[in-house]
Amino acid sequence: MQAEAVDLLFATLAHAGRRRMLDLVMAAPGMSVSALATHFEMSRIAVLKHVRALEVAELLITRKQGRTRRLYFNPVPIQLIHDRWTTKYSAFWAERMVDIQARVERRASGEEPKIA
Amino acid sequence: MQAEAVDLLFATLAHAGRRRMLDLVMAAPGMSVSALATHFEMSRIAVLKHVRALEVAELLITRKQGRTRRLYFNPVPIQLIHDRWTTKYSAFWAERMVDIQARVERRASGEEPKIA
DNA sequence: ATCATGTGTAACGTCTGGGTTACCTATGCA
DNA sequence: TGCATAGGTAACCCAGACGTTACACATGAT
Repeated sequence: MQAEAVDLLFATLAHAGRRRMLDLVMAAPGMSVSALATHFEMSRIAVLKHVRALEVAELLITRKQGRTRRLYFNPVPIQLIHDRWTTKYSAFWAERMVDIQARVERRASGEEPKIA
Repeated sequence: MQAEAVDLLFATLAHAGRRRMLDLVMAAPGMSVSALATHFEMSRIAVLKHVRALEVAELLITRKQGRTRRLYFNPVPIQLIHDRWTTKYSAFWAERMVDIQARVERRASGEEPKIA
């Protein structure tokens, strides 16, 4: 997975409304854009734009049936990013949280970083 | 964890340069901003701004020693988001990828969504 | 045919992110 | 003292994200 794809995924998920859209579509596969829009304050057009964004990031798959566009959640990109990051940070996550501060301090030899 | 915090985390991570900064600081805890900036094309000021952003998102912890600001990676926010999302999508991830298309089709009863 | 509904396009306004250059401050060191 | 270096602030520019309204098109039902 290229850096740009990761950029796109994170940027697309960095919006509470879009994440909620994923939740709603996940709960009701095949939902239409208008039905989805009823759950939000913003205009239908704004929702449509978000759907487009989610589609570009491949987080949603859409299929038009008659005059309605049916929406489906696609878990693959999140799965990929999840696997990638789990591996990347496994060295850190392997140790318990309480151990991290001590380890960083050991590495930095003489420093006292505050772990929030 | 509030939605805004998640927004902030995703938005902050949605930048290849910032993710690379995390990697670099992870590899060399206590690194200074100037040392970090040597790895990038952009100006030192731009790097500093990214460091500030990472600090606000609590992905970096900084501590000033003398005239240098020392940087440390903080894995906690990523750990939190990881746990949250693993739980959220565990129902999907429990099944193998090859099974997903069939399942979505079953749910949609009659639909033929294309899983890219 | 007609009408309501679901979708799509276009043009626009505003705000923020990400970058720059110029300049100032603070500290370590000879 | 004086200079080199690490950091910080301010003002600015540009592109893109996010939202709007107005309008057009397509289709299902009566």
